[in-house]
Amino acid sequence: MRYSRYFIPTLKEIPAEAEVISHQLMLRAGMIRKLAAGVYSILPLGVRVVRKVEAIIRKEMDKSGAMEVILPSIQPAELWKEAGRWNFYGKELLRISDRNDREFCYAPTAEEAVTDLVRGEVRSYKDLPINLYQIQTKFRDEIRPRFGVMRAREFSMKDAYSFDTDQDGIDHTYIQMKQTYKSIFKQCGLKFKVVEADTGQIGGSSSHEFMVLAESGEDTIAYCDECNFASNIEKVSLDNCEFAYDGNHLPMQEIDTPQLKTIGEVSEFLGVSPQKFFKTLVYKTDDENNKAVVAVCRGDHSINPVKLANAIGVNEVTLANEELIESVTGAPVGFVGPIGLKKVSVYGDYSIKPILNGITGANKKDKHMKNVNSNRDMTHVVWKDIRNPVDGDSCPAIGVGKLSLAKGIEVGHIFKLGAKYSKSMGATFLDKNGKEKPMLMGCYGIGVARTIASAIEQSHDEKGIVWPVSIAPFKVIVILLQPKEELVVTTAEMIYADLIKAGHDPILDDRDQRPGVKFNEADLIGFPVQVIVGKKSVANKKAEIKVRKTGKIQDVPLETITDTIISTLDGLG
RNA sequence: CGGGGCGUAGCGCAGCUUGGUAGCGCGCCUGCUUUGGGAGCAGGAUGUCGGAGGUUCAAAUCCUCUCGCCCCGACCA
Repeated sequence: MRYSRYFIPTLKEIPAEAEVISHQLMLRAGMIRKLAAGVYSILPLGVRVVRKVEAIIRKEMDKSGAMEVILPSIQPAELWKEAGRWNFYGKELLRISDRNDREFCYAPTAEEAVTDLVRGEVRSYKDLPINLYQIQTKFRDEIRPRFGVMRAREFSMKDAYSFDTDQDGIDHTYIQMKQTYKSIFKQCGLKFKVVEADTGQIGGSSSHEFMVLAESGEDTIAYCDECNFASNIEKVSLDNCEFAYDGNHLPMQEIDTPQLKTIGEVSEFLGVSPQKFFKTLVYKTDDENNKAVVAVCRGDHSINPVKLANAIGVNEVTLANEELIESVTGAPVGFVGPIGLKKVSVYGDYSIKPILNGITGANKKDKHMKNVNSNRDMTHVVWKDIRNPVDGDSCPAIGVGKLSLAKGIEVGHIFKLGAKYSKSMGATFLDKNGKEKPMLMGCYGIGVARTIASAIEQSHDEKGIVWPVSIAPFKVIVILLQPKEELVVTTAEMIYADLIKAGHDPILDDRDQRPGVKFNEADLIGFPVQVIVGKKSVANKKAEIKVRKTGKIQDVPLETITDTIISTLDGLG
């Protein structure tokens, strides 16, 4: 490919809309452009990276025995109603109607479509197991798209759906997919962790997320420094604790805390550390009455809403507004405490049990309570594990290590669905004994663009992207420095042609541009290997090979240049 | 949806408070010079000032409505 005829609109300045580094660099390197909120065009350079990631995915999926299909991206409402998700999915599901006012949606995922396909064609255990995947555009009308392609509304996802006859079968498929995913992300050059995850809205019994570690990640994961335990924070079970029976339980006492609403303020005012506080929050649940609940954790901890929802047995909880807080506790925000709350259920995190003579809101304006003891004063509390883990919590796996927290980008997610969809949609088969059974399903997703963005998040420097070789748009750029010097031109053309002959796919920067422009753009786009052909080195029958990642440049005689380029590439993996 | 902010040339921004000629940098076009890390000089093109109403002799600027976008929260590949 000749740069002069390739479409790469680079930007020198950072577009104002881009917050995270991958978004900035993808815009600047001319890979993507925005069409609407969360909707992006992918330009030629971006497409090349997409194709490389897709090729890795296809190779590994095919190797696992999965088969590629293409399911419709526009799907009829009836199918979604049958599975019970038409109403459940809410506003995230983009609904459209055709000219006859028939309802359709732009599919955010394809469990319904694939289950419909399989139930129509598969009748016997002899036809199972089967694993079907596609790489298809999805649409989720996200509440807040952000971070460029990292959380777009329209996005390409590889989604796979497996159908097995029994538990052993699905367990096996699940493990195989986990291995396949590890292999895919490894080949994409990513540093990632496989973590246990909540099954959330999709449902099912078991679930793992593939998290690329990156500061800009929207998820927090906890991992152990001693064993290989790693988990989404909402899935980390934390130890129960003992009440503080020892020690002198002082009489509970109301104290004045005028205008002091936050734990920080009260803590400073009283000279007592936040660890001695009972932090009390009011949540609204999504059950039919929108019933309110109260959750209590330690002052220096935070409540995890997913854990809380699971503990209560509802789908989700949201923080209550001031009105609801006042109606439940009789006090304004900032003075809420668990003592004396009769009308609502109060859930207490285990970690507050040992607090001796602690402090909490008095449910009266400008008042707090001191000398509060959970075993004496909170007999109405239901004890649960509802807080977020913090650095240094003990690992729940074997119990020796300590947990650390890290930010991650979820690039893949696998679920054991079981019979959830096959039951509701009648995807059954006849087993060896002629008995009808629901197929056991699993589903497995990979965000393609998100994988690319996370590679950039993980691998860049102040000059630009540093592509992992496996997914670089071009592995090699031949930079022709003086397009008017004949010897330079013929040399660069020769290297370029030799690389093609050797089965490579280089790009030749033959533009009439100043060297600085070429160097800077090559670094911005991040070609792993740059071959610099300039008149100074050509005069000595040499050219330079620069490795983007290290910045190291070596002078190489022209007679061995192609071999050296290839071995340099091999050395980079 | 709640809270905050922004829409002025392709991109980044100034101008708006206090109404009166639409500006700067980058990019783009032409010419000359330059040519190993985003060149210099000279010349040039480009704007329904997001849109619609209103106030006014006069609106980018003031008022009302509206659309779009970004950031913070709940969701997810």
